[in-house]
Amino acid sequence: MQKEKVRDRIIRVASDLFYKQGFNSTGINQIIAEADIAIGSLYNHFSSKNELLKAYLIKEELKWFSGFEEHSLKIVSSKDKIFALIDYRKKLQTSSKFAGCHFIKINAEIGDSNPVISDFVMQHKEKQQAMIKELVIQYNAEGGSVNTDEITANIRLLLEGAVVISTIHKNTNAFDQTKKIIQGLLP
Amino acid sequence: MQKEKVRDRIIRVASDLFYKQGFNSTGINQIIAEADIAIGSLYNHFSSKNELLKAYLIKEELKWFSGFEEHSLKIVSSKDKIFALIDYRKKLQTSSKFAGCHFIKINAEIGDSNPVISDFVMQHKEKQQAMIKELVIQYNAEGGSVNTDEITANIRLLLEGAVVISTIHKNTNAFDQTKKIIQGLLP
DNA sequence: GTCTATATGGTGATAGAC
DNA sequence: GTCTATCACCATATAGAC
Repeated sequence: MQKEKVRDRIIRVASDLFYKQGFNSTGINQIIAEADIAIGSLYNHFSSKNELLKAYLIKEELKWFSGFEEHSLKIVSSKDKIFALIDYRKKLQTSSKFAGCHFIKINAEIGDSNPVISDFVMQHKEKQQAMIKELVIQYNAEGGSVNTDEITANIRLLLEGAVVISTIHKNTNAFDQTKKIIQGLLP
Repeated sequence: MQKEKVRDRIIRVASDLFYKQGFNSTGINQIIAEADIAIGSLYNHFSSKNELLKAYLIKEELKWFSGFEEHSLKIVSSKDKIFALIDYRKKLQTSSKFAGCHFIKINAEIGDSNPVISDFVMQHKEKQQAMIKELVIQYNAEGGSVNTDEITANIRLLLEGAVVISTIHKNTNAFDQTKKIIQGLLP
């Protein structure tokens, strides 16, 4: 096994802290302590804490999409893939002890103080929407007959609602409920 | 007009900053500067920044419920009241320039570091749910025949999803979409 | 009750030796 | 590229005069 590079270790440690404690509550000192490096090394790899935040979000986005790809590898029908997406987000919630969506979290934390990051979050959610749209298009190609844009938007709406509610109540009821509703939307 | 009490001014200024900038990004110094008081006065009224946070959330909860009451005063039918609730949250979003839900925001910011606040948020959302349930019960009493708990949960799910999505994308599309779906749920 | 002054520790970031 | 030492600043909170 290859040794983990310093840069990767920094991102890994920082990501974990940003997600669990929040970005503003995580200090540079804590990151270098847990990554077991000197502060000079950190600033050699990242010019500011904000650059580290960007690296964190880029990595989480990659993880999100590759994670879903892996999760839905063996599934062929588009309808099953849509349900796999609900299961995927449910799994992300349980495995993180209901810590919530990385992107919604950072968006809530920065408010309107960091437009570059807000834009990144918006674009990330648009990528998710585009992915869902692909699935709905495939669903229609396989014999379904739903309004693509409308059903795409509805699935997104329900999914985001389920993630937020499950984060607050620390249970998965909202996902099961979402499945039921989407069952009704995809005849 | 009576003069605003110092305590009220502190809460008003802090609330605005907590909501717009985030709790962790708002310092005591900024609060006392904008409230135009000395730091000693602040700590005479609130023993810690966390007490100030509690006062903020309690005030926002009161405002939320009284705001909806006022918004839906003249409406009689339960179905119209449910749609008024969607409009109410849409209005809150537009008037705050899509700053999001106070309670989801603070929950995202504190993570699992402050269970008292997390609990408050959970209880607040349960109060909202109870209010929606009353409306659905009334809907059935007025001739509807829907599963009370299921429809209540669905309305909540859609509403929270709409708020989150509208916060990220800074538009109200998700609310109009939510209305359409709820139209279908309430025959 | 409100004020000023201060305590104590942490923040992000930089300089320069090795 | 990694290290130590240090910067200037800001955080929350307290003490005590008025």
